[in-house]
Amino acid sequence: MPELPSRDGSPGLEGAVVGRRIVEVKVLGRRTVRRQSPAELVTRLEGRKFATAGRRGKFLLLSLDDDAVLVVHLRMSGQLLHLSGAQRWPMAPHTHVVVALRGRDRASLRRSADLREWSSPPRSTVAAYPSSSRISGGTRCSKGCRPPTLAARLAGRRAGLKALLTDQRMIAGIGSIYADRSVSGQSSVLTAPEVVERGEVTSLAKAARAVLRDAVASRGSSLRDLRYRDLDGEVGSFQERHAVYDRAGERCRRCGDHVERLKIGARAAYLCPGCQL
DNA sequence: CGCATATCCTGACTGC
DNA sequence: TGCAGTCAGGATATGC
Repeated sequence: MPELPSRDGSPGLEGAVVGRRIVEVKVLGRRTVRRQSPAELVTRLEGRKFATAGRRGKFLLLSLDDDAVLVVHLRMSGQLLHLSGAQRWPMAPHTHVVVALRGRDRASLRRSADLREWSSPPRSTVAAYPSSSRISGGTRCSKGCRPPTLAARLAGRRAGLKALLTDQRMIAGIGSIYADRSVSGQSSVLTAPEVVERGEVTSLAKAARAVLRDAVASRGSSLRDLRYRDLDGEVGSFQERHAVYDRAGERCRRCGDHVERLKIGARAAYLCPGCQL
């Protein structure tokens, strides 16, 4: 299921929207636009061109050709759909925002189903914008993946590693699945940082970096649209390499012990008693 | 402040 | 087969 906007730098999204002009924006959902009124969003977007496509943590950032940036967060079930002008576009259920683009040759449409957050703050405020959402990371995992930074951020905290790692202030982009994947060795998702040894923080940071890199790389499929990857996703070798995640009762791929499932907050967590102590 | 819990929404899945 | 119920996923408001 979803965790990270697909493709670092979002070439799929980039190819679909960068350089294209927005001719019309319709807001259909009532709770989709945040931090501003739907009318303001529409006014900011219509007539503008998309200049760049990027990402910051789990936020998609589409800069416009003026001083604004379109910020999109898909939360858990959000999805972006792209349909070219040649395609018919039956309105999918729960379509919240529709953005019509002017194409090179003819009109094409970008449709968004089930978006959970759209806003368009001025570009000058973007660095500050994610702070309201408590994002500290950059494009991929930025400073949070540096062991000293991670160690500093974990210092003094008493909650378990999973609860902490999924806080975007630790390492932007880490979600439930990637948190589980990042933890191994002497620690588990339940371990409090105070008992985590220094060397383990280093491997934690390295693991998180690797998880994000692999996750982003392994979704390079033929999809033109932008969507979160599916945990049971068809192609990706990624989920096949989970050692413990979503493998309750099965054998850990690292040590062969039986994987246990537990709940941390409202989320499932998996741990292997053999190699995660 | 830190931590836990409830809540939002939808598609997938489970059980009757 | 259809329908109701449950759950996962990310962020955040609320309560302690």
